[in-house]
Amino acid sequence: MATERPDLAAMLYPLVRDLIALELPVLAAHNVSMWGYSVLTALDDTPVRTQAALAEAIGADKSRIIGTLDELQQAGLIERTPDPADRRARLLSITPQGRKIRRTVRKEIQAQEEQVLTTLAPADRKTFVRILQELHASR
Amino acid sequence: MATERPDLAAMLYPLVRDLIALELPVLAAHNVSMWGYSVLTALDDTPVRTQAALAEAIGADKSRIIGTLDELQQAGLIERTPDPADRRARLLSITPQGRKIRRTVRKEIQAQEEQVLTTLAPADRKTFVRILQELHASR
DNA sequence: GCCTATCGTAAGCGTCAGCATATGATTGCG
DNA sequence: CGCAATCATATGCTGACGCTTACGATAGGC
Repeated sequence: MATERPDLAAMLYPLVRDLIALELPVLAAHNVSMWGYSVLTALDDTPVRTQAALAEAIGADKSRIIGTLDELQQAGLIERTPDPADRRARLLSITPQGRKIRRTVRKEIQAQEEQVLTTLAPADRKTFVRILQELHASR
Repeated sequence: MATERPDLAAMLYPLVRDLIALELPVLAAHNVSMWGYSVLTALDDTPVRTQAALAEAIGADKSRIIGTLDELQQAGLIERTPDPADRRARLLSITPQGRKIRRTVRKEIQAQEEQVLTTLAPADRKTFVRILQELHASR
């Protein structure tokens, strides 16, 4: 029973901090904000949805996400078409260009991430990512 | 080569979010702020130091940490004594009471944390914590 | 057909973080 | 001695976030 360890959050937070610091330059290079990237990711993984649902999915505020969507739309990375079935709602979808950018950015980000894991043994590195994926999938 | 996975940050961030949500009630129950707990932890692990160094150690702003120190001092959880060798500096130390609170809080927090990990197989749970500790130690 | 709920949008609120700057006490170098 | 550096502290700025309220358009139950 190893009670003598730092809290999970105390260990994870600096890690996330580092990761974000690595991500920012990549995002900036592609003119995408963190929220923007978050939106692209969500839309690429699970296409259509309503804005409120999208906001909740990425843990953002319904009203604060609008500016982000405006930018993305103006940049041609997403489309916002009125739902013919319910004209209150806007169907959100990622454009081919948006998909392309999202995947490029992801590739670059994941390359950066390796830096953070370099101190780990290769086996541990794989295990860590695997367990993390499980944790993430089970939310 | 499993390129098809979410970014580390995308998986870690919600996790940290959840963890913090679990921590807040515990901290509130003991009248300690997040920063305060962070300070107590740092001081308990590595006793004396100067305020600027402490601030940097916990990733806080040098000036924004002062209010936290004031509160902790007033609550009798830390001591701020002028360094006799350099009267500009204040030697920071945790009091027995502060140490007691810190350890109580940590115990309760770590109990909460288990909830987040319940979806993992027991073996994975241990492995995850172990790797995380390695990552944390190698910073 | 009405009333309530939902959706996107806009605006305002208080909070908090990071950043910069200023000041007063003190130190240490030259 | 005197000057630059260091430390704790105070303060103000800016930007982000979460939360709340309001509003117009629209749907859907009754």
